[in-house]
Amino acid sequence: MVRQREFDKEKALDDAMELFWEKGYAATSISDLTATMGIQRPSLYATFGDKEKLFEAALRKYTNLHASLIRKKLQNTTSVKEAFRNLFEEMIEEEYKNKVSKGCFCINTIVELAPHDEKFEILTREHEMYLSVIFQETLLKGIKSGELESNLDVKALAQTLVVALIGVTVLLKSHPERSFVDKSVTLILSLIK
Amino acid sequence: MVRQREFDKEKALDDAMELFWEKGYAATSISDLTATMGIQRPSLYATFGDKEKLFEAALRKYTNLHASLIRKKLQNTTSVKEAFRNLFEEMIEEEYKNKVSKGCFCINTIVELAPHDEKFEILTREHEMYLSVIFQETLLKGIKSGELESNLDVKALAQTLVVALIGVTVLLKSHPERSFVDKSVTLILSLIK
DNA sequence: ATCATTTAATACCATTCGGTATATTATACT
DNA sequence: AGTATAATATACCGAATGGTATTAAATGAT
Repeated sequence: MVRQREFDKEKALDDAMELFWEKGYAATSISDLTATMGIQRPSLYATFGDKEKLFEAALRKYTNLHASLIRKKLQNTTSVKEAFRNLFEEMIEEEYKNKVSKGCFCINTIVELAPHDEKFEILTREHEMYLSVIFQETLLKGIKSGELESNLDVKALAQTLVVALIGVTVLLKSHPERSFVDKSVTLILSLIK
Repeated sequence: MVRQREFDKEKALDDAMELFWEKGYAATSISDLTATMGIQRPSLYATFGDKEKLFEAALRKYTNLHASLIRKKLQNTTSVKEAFRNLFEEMIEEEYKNKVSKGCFCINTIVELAPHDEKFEILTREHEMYLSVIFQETLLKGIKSGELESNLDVKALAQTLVVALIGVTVLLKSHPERSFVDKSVTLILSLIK
């Protein structure tokens, strides 16, 4: 090996992630990518393969970051109910703050690519399943601590929270009245007893 | 007027709707459209304007059909609870039946276009709001008939059902285990008391 | 200092993109 | 029957697409 790479591979991948996240797969061109990543076109192909490979790498990076972020937010407090409430509220707050709402990269990919590419169907499904496992663990902790009722159907509730999270994330992209989503989140969270 | 159009405009629009619904806006090319619609390229532009206009017309047609379909399904029974259960279950059944799951054209558009085009943000938002109104009316009927508790927060519940419908529709595109979505739908529907 | 090697940069490739100009064909009205 | 009109069909447009071949530049090892 002789000449060393001038750009930071992880930083470039981060930039690609942000762009795919915002614009989706089809609407993002290689020129868009190289401009955002600050690298030359042949460097992109040499480093990441092709457009689809780069997208997959970006999505994998996202799901890892996203899962650990969710996990962290759910650990960060003593009350499980409050933890879930904070999780939803922070997401809502975040989405109303930014001018263009990117939503969730994984959800965007479910909608755009999962039905047409089994690779992404599997990748995105496994992420959602993983989220429901994190939710289950959190709920179990709440039962053990005595905060939640012991006869709670933890699995069903965790899966419902995933469905609700997806629903809210998508709906937020159409910028509904704040009260709309607030009310439904409150009602959903009332299932955590 | 002299020579008459050889193709059926509504039929062509239907075909365009199906294609945009399945593939999204960016991934659908004019050539795809003319092939599916069975018309020539200049006929498409003469009749529908351009790609975006055609997409908008297709989406408007979809939202109208979708709203009346939902309305019809919710009217079709005596029990409101059962009506909602049927609504969700039929959608799930439908999605597992087809090889490629198209989901909901409106939801697909929220994810792909709403954040980047205010026209579609408004159009899709209004459709979701309209669905929640249909849900509200249905719930109110249930209260009047004595089936549902009179102290039910109809608005919040209707909005929650919209969120859940969106969540389930999106999640189905990743083909999760059937029990996953069944369980969460059951739990969501338990909110209708 | 030279040389092999890997990077970066420019330029280019065929193909496809959305959108039209042009020419041809078919019909309702005079 | 002839003509005006509008729909068809073919061919084409410049621009942008994803992807590379080629050249120039930079660095570690000898």
